Amino acid sequence: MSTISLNRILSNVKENGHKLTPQRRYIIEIMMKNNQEHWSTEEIYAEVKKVCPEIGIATVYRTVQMLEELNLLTKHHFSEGCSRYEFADETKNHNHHHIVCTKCGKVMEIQDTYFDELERHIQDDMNFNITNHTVTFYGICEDCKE
Amino acid sequence: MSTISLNRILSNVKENGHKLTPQRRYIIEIMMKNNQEHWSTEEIYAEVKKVCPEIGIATVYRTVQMLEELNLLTKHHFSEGCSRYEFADETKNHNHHHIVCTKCGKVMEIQDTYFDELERHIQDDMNFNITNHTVTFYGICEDCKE
DNA sequence: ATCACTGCAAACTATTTGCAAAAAG
DNA sequence: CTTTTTGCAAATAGTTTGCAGTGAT
Repeated sequence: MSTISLNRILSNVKENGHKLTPQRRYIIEIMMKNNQEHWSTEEIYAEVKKVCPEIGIATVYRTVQMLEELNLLTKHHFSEGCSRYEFADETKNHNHHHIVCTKCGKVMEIQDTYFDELERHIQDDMNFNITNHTVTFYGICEDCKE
Repeated sequence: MSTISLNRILSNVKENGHKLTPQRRYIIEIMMKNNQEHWSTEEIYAEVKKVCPEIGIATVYRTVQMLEELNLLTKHHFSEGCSRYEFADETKNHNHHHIVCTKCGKVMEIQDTYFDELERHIQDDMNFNITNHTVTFYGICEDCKE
């Protein structure tokens, strides 16, 4: 699954006329390999630097931006400071729930289709004390359709 | 309703040991009076400046931060650039849906309790082309409870 | 009169951009 | 060989902070 997805990503990048540089490979591989789901740019940078010390953070920013434009990455704005990225997985996409700790900022993921009961389950099963939630839809509004 | 809430906010600020300065009054009044629901700091600043030209943007930042700590304002991270604030209304809170145009950044609000059907309704009734959605729960995680 | 609050400017953090050198195709 | 991409450093944008003066209670 991981390998299949990796190849899918890599060929998608090439097919869209982008070059496959070592830096881009490293970024994609590390983001997919590691079990941490939601990456900040700093985290990606630090991790890639271990294996490719010459990389600059601008490259990380440009790469995630490119991947987002190809709809391969999803950008999240959970809380303060920085955006976080995760690979868009079509199996779970568009039905995508997150729980965010307002104290430590940790982001956890839930994959469920129910919703009203969901909250109770999170409280009970995950021992997560929900204080608030937001549901946000992204899209193109009436005025912006040309 | 507007007046009741305004007084509620103002006394809440005082009761918590904070002083009611003209700047704070202006910020609260303007945010409540205007029909625009989701305010960026720049927008608040520009609006207050019309009636109180000497205000500094740091005061706006400090005020919304204070109001957020009192749980009077809710902070949102809809998309790029800046946070947006709206008054926490207990009647609609915790059941709070937003639609965000990814082209112009406009934020619109929906007040509904249904959810699965909701998306279809937004598409049809509001002529808003949904491309993605996120559901985010905020709270305190297991590790952070002391 | 006291202590919180303000405005200003400087500091800080996340992100973007210009550019010359490097490298992918 | 051409055109994209890179790393660096400088620029930008949003937000925070230090500080001396101001003002609410």
